Amino acid sequence: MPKETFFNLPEEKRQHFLEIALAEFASHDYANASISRIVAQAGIAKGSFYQYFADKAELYRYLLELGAQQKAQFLATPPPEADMDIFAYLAWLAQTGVQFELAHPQLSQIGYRAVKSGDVPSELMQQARASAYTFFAQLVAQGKTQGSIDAQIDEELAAFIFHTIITELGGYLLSRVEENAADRLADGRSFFDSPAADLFNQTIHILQFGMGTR
Amino acid sequence: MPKETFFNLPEEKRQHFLEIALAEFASHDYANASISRIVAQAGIAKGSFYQYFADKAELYRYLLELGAQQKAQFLATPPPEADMDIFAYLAWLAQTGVQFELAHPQLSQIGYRAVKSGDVPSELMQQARASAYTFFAQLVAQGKTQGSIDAQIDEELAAFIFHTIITELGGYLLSRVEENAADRLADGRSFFDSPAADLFNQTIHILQFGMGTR
DNA sequence: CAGTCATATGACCGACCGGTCACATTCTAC
DNA sequence: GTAGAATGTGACCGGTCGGTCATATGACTG
Repeated sequence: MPKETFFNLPEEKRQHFLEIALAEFASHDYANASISRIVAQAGIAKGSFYQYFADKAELYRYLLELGAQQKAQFLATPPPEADMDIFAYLAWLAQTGVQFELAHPQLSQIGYRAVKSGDVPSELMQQARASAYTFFAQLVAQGKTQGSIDAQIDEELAAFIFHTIITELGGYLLSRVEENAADRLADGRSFFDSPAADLFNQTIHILQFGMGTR
Repeated sequence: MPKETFFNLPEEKRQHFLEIALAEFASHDYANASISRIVAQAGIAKGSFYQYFADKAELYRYLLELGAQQKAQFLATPPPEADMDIFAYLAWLAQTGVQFELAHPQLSQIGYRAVKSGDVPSELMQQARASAYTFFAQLVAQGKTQGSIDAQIDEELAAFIFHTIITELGGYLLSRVEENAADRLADGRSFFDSPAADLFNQTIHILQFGMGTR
């Protein structure tokens, strides 16, 4: 947690600093993100930074936490229908996740990096990854009781597949559809009216029914 | 390519150096891998290193190239049956890939890091990634003509899914089965006599038939 | 032997890093 | 006003980095 001094800062200055710090950690991994660059760009003295944060790691943890909060909030706001089919829910989840990526590309970047690389093997990240797996495992268990997922499927394995595909799908789809970035940010929905929407549904369809001929 | 001086080195010394360099790049990402540490550990002077390689990037590229060669050779040696079913071939591919990971964990680590993180966005890596995608896309096309893959499936999307799952599956399975590392290295087959073998088949089965109830 | 050439060496360079600290400035309360 | 606390500042520290270079070593030539 940042020091009290940081929260005593004028809202505007604090936000400005956070934006710059976020950009730095989004465009460099932990080791290469530079406090010196951040303070230079934010127009504050290096000493001041250390009156806000104990060290580099604290700033990093704080940014991750902010990102997790924002994403959780994003995924919670329009709660999906209660007794949705599990694959429909999965589709909704993936779709909303991509919308979050579009709305907050930097937050997504830093989160992705944190989960992917063992750069910062803090207990925090292991915990985050584990909870993501648990979440998907519960989803699969629920799908089984619903009867929409084959009871013979290994739950953890299915959770791994869901997690992996959903995590990577957004980046892949974005790399495939060359839409104007400004357009995308202007309205998340436009992305799903594009050819990408079909690819989305196809991915879920594959997880549900496979690629094999039937 | 290393300088000629490097290849004039006694075989033993060159191998020793490569082992140490490999360990360094396997345990640190590109930015944090240290030439100073490598030369200290290898017992050579820093200046000597720069008589072998033009710079850090050249060593890195060389290690990647060596790794790619070894993996290609590994995957080529026991060529699978010619007219294998596409999913059977996929299973063989994933299995053999994991065996390679077990046999050369450091090479796998450095390759994985290179593909995953945008750390070194050299044209070399983009090319490697693209060719991997192309490979899987061709596999899917072949599966379609074979009749084992649904003709309506988007080929590139299927390639993405294959590539993603296969890339991540090894690490996941290894994290699930807590086998003695020495045992694993001693005999690659033992891994597939373990519970992991079932998870393997299940993964391929899911890609072929999906998780949904039928 | 001398001359030459490939190779080995490690002190050294400039750059950058995260983090500190003595001091300057500003704010608050009396 | 003025005392004192809170906050801001940037030169500075020790350390590490990738990379250089003058010099030493030793092997091969004639």
